Amino acid sequence: MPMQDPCPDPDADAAPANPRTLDRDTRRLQVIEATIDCLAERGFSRTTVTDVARRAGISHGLVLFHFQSKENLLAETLDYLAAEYQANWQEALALAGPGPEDQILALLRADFSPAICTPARLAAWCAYWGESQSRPLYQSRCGANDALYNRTLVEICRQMNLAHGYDLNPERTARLIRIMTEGVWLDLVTLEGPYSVAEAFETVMLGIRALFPRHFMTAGKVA
Amino acid sequence: MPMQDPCPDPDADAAPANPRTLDRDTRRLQVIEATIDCLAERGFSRTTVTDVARRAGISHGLVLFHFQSKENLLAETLDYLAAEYQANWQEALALAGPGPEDQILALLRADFSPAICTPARLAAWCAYWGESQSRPLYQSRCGANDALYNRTLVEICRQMNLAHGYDLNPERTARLIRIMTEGVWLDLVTLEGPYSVAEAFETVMLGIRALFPRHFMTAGKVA
DNA sequence: CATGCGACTGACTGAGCTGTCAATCAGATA
DNA sequence: TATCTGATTGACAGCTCAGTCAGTCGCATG
Repeated sequence: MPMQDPCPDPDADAAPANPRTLDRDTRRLQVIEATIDCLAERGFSRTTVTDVARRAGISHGLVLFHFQSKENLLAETLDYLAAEYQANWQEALALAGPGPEDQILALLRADFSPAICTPARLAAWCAYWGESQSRPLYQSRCGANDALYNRTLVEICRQMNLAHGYDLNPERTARLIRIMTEGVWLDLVTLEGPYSVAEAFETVMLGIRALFPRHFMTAGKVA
Repeated sequence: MPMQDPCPDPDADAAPANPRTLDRDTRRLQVIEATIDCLAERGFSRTTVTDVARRAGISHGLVLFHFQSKENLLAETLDYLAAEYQANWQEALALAGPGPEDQILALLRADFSPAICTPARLAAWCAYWGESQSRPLYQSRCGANDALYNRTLVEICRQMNLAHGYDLNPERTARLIRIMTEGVWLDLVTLEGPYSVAEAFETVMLGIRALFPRHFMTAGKVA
């Protein structure tokens, strides 16, 4: 979403580069996006404040002026990613039909939507996962959101049982659905010759159709 | 396997600490195990050569004496993990029954066996995944082994179709099985209150039973 | 005993990184 | 124009870490 010219000057369209000074929130957003790109490209251990600053076209002092410390920059970037992810699936859920099968499909489509399922974003998530064990801070921030997603999904699976006569353990089924998505995401980042997002979505749909054999047969491609 | 007293002295059993000098291979193995523990505990970006050395009870100069560079130490540790993983599933496959359903179960059990599915090892894998995008070295080393595992699994899925009348896309099914395992592994590392390995195994088995509804109904717990 | 060899140590170096800070700059306001 | 505020820079301090190296130690062998 961000990153485009923040001061729409009708005359100077050929010079969209950074104005020397920018308002606080715009700059912060720009730095966070630069951080995501750095994490994706160089990994966690090689991302430096200077890298992020260079990518944002500003001095490294300014990054620390806005975020106080590297630690805090990384934490706020994680918060940004988590909030973006959560807003995305919650909006998709709100727009979905009333049946639990509609809601499952909406959640899955949301996970593979172009706004979320971007190489840079997947790789950034992966970078955080790789560090999470050693940093309770991140673990707890991610954990809270995961827990909400999970509770929602468990409830939907319960509804699938009630409404359509399935007999699946809701907790385990919800966990399976969630880890299928996480698994293909990891695959997309890790694999040498990664397959397409559409193929990743179809792989998860294979599992969904196997779990609920009387539904999802006509569920089309990813949004 | 490693880590125990390398010089079995019948008298001095109360002082199992490091002898001052150790033969090359024993010392290297000890350092690699220390590296795995460090990666698991502190993450990739915070693991230093001095950390590894301290954990192994030697000077950091000796670590570099045996491994030349930190880069190489991490690469060799990854090789060690990959070889261990591969040996584990290949041995399990060799001991499995002739039917493709036996082989799938053997592979899954191998992935959750106590030798492989250790908190430290899972976390170490996760640390490498988080860095992999930025390091073609690791990507290619992991990729080669993943490819072999995948080819094997695709063939087994093909056999399930032929022998038992299923009609599943073998590539996609194999990928789904693989990413289910990776997904629960990631979950075990990432989650705040992780569930048991047995529950992780059962979660994957739920997916397997859904894929192959006429098999695996009596498949018991993890080995 | 002497000699040689390989394992091992720890002080040192140089590079790179985070965080600080005084000075500068741009734009709004009076 | 003068002033004020907040964004921005870049030099600098302090520290951590990877890698080097001269020298020590323990053991085997002649």
